[in-house]
Amino acid sequence: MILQINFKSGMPIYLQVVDQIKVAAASGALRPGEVLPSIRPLAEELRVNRNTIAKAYSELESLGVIETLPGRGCFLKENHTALRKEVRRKLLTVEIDQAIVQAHHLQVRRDEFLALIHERMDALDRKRRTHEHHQEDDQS
Amino acid sequence: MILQINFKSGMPIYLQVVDQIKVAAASGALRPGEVLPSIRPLAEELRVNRNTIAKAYSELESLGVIETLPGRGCFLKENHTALRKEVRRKLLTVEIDQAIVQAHHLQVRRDEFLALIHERMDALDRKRRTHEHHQEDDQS
Amino acid sequence: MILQINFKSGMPIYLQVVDQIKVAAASGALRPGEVLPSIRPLAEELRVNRNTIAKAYSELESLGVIETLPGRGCFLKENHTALRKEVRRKLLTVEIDQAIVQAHHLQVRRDEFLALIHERMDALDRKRRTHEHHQEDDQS
Amino acid sequence: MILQINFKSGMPIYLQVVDQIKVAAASGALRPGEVLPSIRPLAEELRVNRNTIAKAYSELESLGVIETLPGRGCFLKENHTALRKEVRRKLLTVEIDQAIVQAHHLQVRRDEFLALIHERMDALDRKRRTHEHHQEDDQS
DNA sequence: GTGGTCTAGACCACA
DNA sequence: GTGGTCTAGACCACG
Repeated sequence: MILQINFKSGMPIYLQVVDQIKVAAASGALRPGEVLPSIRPLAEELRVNRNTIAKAYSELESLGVIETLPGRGCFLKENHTALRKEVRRKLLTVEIDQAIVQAHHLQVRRDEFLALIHERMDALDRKRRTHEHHQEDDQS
Repeated sequence: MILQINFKSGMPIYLQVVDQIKVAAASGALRPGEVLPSIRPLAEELRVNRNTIAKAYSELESLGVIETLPGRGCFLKENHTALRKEVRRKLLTVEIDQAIVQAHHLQVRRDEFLALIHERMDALDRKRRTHEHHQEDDQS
Repeated sequence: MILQINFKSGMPIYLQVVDQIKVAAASGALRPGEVLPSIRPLAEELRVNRNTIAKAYSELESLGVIETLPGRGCFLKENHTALRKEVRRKLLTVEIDQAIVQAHHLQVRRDEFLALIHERMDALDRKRRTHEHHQEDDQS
Repeated sequence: MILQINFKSGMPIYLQVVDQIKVAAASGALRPGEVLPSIRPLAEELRVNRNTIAKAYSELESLGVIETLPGRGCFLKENHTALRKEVRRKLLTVEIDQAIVQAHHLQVRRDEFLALIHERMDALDRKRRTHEHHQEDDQS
């Protein structure tokens, strides 16, 4: 589970968390029954107040996306149908368009833009691998 | 120029306006020097308070995208200043990271993601060329 | 008639005009039946839009302080009783206290503060004499 | 510290708060480092919206009079920076001119005006000495 | 509990 | 008609 918070977007942080978990759940990146990161470590990782994560999880629970078992953690509920491919492309297109517009706006040329994308994909891949590695450590 | 507000997204309305006007400027739908819709009529059209639009325009002005002449209206600037290169990369990185994380959550594979990016860049380019073509028509 | 507008006070300009004319009328500095400066020259002198002065005069008329005879000008109405001396001191004290507090805030010492007061009294005296002189010119 | 708002004066409420806190600071009623009343209780006491007080405090912070620590409160600064001498004279001149014009409108003669100024300065000095005395009592 | 932000309505200054 | 400001209510992030 990798979450990305944009502190300057003006969008409430707890909603950014909610949206990303909803998307991950709807597309199958998160599996039904899977456990979500617990509040305190997640808050620390994202450099955010614990209340904020708690609010996001509480929102997700009231939306029926997750289930909280007190003392055991939060788990993804079962009732999710994976989104169809076109829907997923549509959701992704929104984010891509924003990046392209921003690039044009900042007068970043096409080749430089694409290079930056590859650079970031590699960087985030490394981060994800480290992250999963730590999780394995925790489980062992 | 047509703006579309999503009242349920949780994203501040004024930021939705800012983003969409940036898109309009980047795509050529708005041309340098052109007058933007006046605050009051635009607010009515979008069913939003005047101040919300005023805040969006004020934000755009502080970003250097538009210029506002009190009593006359708001106008798209000719060429807003380029920031220092590192700052531009930093700002762009935020958007790119969001798109990559979204792709990961949607389980869109790397090659498909890159293909979608090229597709959207081409689409935006075509749109911009169309607008430039119209501009020539107007001048002739 | 000398009016003093503070553009940075945040107090509506038209209300500053109203208040000062009310005070001048109530204390007898303006005599019943006396003509007030007409809108256009006054607006020019104060570097203010004509609408703003018109609004002040209209407010004064609806308060019953002045009377507008279309085409002839605005005149002070008759029904004013001069304020008692203690009331006048009280009204003046408000302004004086503000100046003293500002002086303390700006760390201007007592002697310098008093010197500045004498300087400004002389300056405004000169201005008033010039002003009256012009009025005599106009009448002659 | 007791604040008094005049809702009918037309002067913005937040500026009335700003001025009165400046007075409290100048008169010693508020001491450097001391905490100001929190926004919400003060707003309730004055029967005013929270934002109005927040705006006053934000103005005071940008003037360098107070310091605000989010989540902790607002505090009177130790010694706010002195502006350049000409700027200070300019700011003070505005207040002095208002007092002089008011005196003129109220037909208060020059000698009486000056006497009133000395009277008010002495009054403020006495008040400040009283507060300093109380401060010593607190420390002892 | 603290301060900060977004949306909204009413009013102001100006062309 | 234009944009700008002040007040207010509801919500957010944080300690």
